Amino acid sequence: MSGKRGLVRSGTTVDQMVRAIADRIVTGYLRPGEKLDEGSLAARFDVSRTPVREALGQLSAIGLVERRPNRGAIVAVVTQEHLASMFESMAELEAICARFSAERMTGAERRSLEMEHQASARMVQLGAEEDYEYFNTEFHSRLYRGAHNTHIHDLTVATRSRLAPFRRAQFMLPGRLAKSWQEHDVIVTAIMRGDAAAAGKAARDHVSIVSEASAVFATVDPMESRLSRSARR
Amino acid sequence: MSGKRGLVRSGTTVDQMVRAIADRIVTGYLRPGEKLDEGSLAARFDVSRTPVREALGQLSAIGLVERRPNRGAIVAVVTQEHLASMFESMAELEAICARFSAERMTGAERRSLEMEHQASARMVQLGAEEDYEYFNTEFHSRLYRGAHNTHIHDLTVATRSRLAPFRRAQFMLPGRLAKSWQEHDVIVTAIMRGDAAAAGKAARDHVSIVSEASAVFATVDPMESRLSRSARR
DNA sequence: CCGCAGGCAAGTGCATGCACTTTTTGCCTG
DNA sequence: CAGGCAAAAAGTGCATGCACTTGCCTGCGG
Repeated sequence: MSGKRGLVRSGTTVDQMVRAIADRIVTGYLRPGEKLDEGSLAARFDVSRTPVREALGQLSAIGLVERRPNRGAIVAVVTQEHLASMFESMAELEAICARFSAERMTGAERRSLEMEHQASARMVQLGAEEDYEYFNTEFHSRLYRGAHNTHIHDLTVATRSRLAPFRRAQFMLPGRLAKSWQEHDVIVTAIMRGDAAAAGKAARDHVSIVSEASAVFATVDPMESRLSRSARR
Repeated sequence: MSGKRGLVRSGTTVDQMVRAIADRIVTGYLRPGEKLDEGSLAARFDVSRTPVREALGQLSAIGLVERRPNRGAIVAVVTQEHLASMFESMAELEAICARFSAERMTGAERRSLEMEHQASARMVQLGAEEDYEYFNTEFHSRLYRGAHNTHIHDLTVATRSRLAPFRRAQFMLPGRLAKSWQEHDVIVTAIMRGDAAAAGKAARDHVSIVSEASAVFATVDPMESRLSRSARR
């Protein structure tokens, strides 16, 4: 494309590309195995192939896409086995965060965790799945931050985002909302009384249950999600 | 540069660059804060700036280098705090691997772990630090693999390599070799009798000790010698 | 002497071009 | 009509070029 690129030159075209593509993968808009054509992406975002290539390189470095030399890039395909390993890791990572949170959260952190958690009960009553999902994300983020360990935080967030496409539909299962809240409650209670072991165990169990809830979709999801999502509603 | 690039066109110039640069960082040949000039690197490896840029992008994606838009890249500087968080994470990750190993290692894996461990006793007697360090790496890799969880394996290996520059001198401390062996022994024993909790604890303790042993070097190593020489005075 | 505006060199960011590799197409043969 | 194969098309990999940005340097005013 000739001439200026629309608007402000933010200086980080590549970063924008990384985020844009990652977002599409994480939200399931781009599906595992889907081909990522440099030329098309470049055209789609109105940039040259160079930043697209760099973005794909970075995404492949963090495992979101797979690159076959001379044969293009595809959205990373996760095998059933690898998916299971990620869920299991997630359970362990969350357990660590919860343990550390129980030991290290500041007074302010504890208070706001508890407050938000109590507030979320309302969403459960109303069956506000969308709102609860948003809260849920925030709740877990609080645990990750509360661990006061940036590296664990980063690993956990990264793992979580890789799992995002497979967790999407978890709250669709009947009664899952209320169950999730109760599980959170166990975690919060343990943290509030500084019981690291209990908090860790509760967090691990919580994720394990999500994992099982998601397993159903996992087998179907990769290929279907887009269709069913846009079809529904 | 004109003409062919000397050798075989392996099809993955960027990958080679990533490995080459990562290796220099991990081995400490390039030091934290050091500037990574695209032009110089390109000249040094006799390629154009494009693959160098891609490599730097990927390295920044995995956290080994830091990129400031329009201001070049530097080898990632790890703060004392972040370093501590990585060591702590490492301890937790190793604990997980050890726990899982205790539960899941196959008979063959257990046998060869034990055998190699026993063989390493000889290196301790001889004070063969270099050999022992090599064995040590292999020993830990066995634990990571023995966990039979690819994601945890990857996280652990990645974290380990980021810590590599700060662990270098650990076996220089007097008596560290023998102590390391004894700690390994506790881990191996726990694994052999399938005691996951004990294996986890032993592994965590082991890493914690390494962490303390390394802390001494960590404080001095990163910024000082090379940079300060040219900066001040 | 300090400060600082403006210009200059170095270096980054992206577009484009060309060589090469893989995939597809269309024709020919058995 | 399937199989094979060569040539075209499509797509990737890297080099090069140019527009910018940054940081330094210089020289002028305070």
